[in-house]
Amino acid sequence: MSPRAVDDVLDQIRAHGGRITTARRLVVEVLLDTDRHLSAEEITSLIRAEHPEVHLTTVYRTLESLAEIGIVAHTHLGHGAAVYHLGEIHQHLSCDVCGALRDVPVSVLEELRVTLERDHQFVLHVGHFALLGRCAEHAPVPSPSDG
Amino acid sequence: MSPRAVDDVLDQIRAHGGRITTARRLVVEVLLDTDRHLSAEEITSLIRAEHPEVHLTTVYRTLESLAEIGIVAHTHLGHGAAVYHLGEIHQHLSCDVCGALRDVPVSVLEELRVTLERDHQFVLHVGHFALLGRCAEHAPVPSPSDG
DNA sequence: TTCTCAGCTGCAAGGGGTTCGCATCAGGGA
DNA sequence: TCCCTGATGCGAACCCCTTGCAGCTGAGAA
Repeated sequence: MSPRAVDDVLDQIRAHGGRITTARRLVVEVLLDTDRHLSAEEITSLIRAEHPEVHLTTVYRTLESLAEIGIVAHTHLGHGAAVYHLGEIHQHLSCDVCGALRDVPVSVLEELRVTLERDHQFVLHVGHFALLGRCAEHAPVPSPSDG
Repeated sequence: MSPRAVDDVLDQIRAHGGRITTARRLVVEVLLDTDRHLSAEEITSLIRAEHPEVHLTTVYRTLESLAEIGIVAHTHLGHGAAVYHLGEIHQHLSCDVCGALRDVPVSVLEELRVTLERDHQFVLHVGHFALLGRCAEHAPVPSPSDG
């Protein structure tokens, strides 16, 4: 990741009255350095390779702080640990066979969002949950009559 | 619930080679007797009021058996325990303020399902996850300019 | 009706994910 | 540099769920 991006995030923490600590810097660096979605445990493991003193609890608390100021978001898959990511909110597709996680733009939910709000007075939190199903590789084979 | 409905479910268990036990009958009765969605813990509590010998483990195993033969389904809310319910698959809306769970027909997801399958080769498992957001009571107040 | 045995149960323990309590440490403004 | 308060490390607890195992029991066979 670029040092610039790290500093941008750290500036935001500072602007919200938070302190810049080694652990926080490391969490931000790990999140900026990956294009995957990581669980708290994975983030901790990556940090511990170089800084074994950083504790899982601290990572959770850092992620919570970052979430409060809107820098990271987390997504609950159907099962197992939540995954955390930085940046643009997007929608997740989770395959319940292989566990693959795929991102799609939130625009795929736009019609649903409008429908739920109009017909059911329900304001959808786009991006906060995963859509469960089967990825292309593990999709049930469509019957020939499906055309 | 009607005794008839209970017997129908028990017949299905029997038809799949399962045995009818007190615990299983009780789980089915509780599920038929509520219009809510219950966690395994809640189901167990309700049963234990009359039958304190029934164990949470047994309820989990019974629910698993019922799920295998397609009689019950469970849904993962964003947080906390999964909830179980009988009957028609439907989609759940979960309010992350008050926790209220509301059912809507799966048809609300039809457009999304088609879009994901066509554009992203992803087969959505309708009804297996909750849509998270805010119910009418806890929705953010729309700005006056929204009309 | 009794026998038989596999399926089911109760109970205890374990495991993954997350939070809490608390003494200590350290960032950063005064 | 001092000091205060927020952040940390660590252990323990908590919640949700699963597993292992010995004993019980439903229900088909005899």
